Amino acid sequence: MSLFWRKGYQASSLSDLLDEMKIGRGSFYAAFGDKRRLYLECLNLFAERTGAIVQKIKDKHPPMEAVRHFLQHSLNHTEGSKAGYGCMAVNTVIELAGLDDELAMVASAWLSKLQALFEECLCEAGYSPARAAEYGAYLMVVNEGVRVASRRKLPRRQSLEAIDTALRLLQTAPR
Amino acid sequence: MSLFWRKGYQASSLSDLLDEMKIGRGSFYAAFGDKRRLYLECLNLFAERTGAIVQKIKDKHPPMEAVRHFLQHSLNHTEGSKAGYGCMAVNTVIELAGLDDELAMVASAWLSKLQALFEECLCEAGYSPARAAEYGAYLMVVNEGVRVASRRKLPRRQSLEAIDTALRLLQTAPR
DNA sequence: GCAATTCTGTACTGGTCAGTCAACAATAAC
DNA sequence: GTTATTGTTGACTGACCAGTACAGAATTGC
Repeated sequence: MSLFWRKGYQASSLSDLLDEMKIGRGSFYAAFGDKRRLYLECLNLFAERTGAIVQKIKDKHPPMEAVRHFLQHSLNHTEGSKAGYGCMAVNTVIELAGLDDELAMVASAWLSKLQALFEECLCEAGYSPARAAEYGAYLMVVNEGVRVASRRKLPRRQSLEAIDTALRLLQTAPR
Repeated sequence: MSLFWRKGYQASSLSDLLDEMKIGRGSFYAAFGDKRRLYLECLNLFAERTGAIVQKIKDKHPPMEAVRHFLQHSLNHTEGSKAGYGCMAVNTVIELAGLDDELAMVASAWLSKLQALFEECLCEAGYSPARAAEYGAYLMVVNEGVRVASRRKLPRRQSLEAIDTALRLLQTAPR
């Protein structure tokens, strides 16, 4: 999953995957079917794990602080972590839309689910359902933008500030 | 450029390019060097043309309306146009960061230039230089997000609404 | 109108790709 | 301890890739 996340689908050759996993070719095909099926599995694993992270954050913070923490998530550590990989779903949509629409749709569907989680946070923070829907879409665009920004080699300060701005502007809006 | 924009760098094979251009292999290499150099040229062409579009919009509209029109740009037409291709610079950053950092940097540099244009609009709209810088970064994140969203097969109404929301929130902010 | 040059198409190259297969090793069953 | 099952490996396949070489066509210069 790390390799696919970092290099994308096409650039991750089977040899790369085998090296990373330290298994032989036959084992790979016996265990995972083929490259595409493994990618699909990784995409679902990514969604599952990210969903778990969201839940964990929601349990520890009030709803709007949870949104902030999630947007900042994986921007904090500079070395060793997944920082700079962006979001695997965003990466998939960009790389594969028009090439493999099924995979792109799976990724897009997860983003929609994440948007619903944003909406949930907004509702819990006292926004009306209509407003929560509107601002949920807004937060999804911000999220997508932040994940793109995190693949550029910019000082992460800039992304953090943009998140601050986006949330500060939202705070002033009617609920 | 269209092909690269739509399918990305890796998925655009030389045969695809030759078919699109209706030239032979020899002519291609004589005229463009190689695939990578052509991509670089297309990236610069994209930046140049997009810059021209921004200028044209700025000449016709007051600064903040210009920003809105640019963000909506290429979301309007459903068929035949570049709608659904997203932004070639964003696509390049996502696809090639970590694989071809030079190309990714060129794309990222253009996004920074575009951010400066946003900043310019904000200054002209009466925002202080500090505020213009902050909101310029904000608008860039929104822009990146919108371009990602436009590669998903969502009703474009949703993207338009998110743009409206982002700009409405900005309007309430102190200048 | 002829010669030099530039342009164009295509057969070819070495390399890499995803995926298959059969021989072999490890484990499980009894 | 022997057999049956499962797991693993690495050589092999055909397809496609980007890039080259060269021959022939078109154009240019005079």
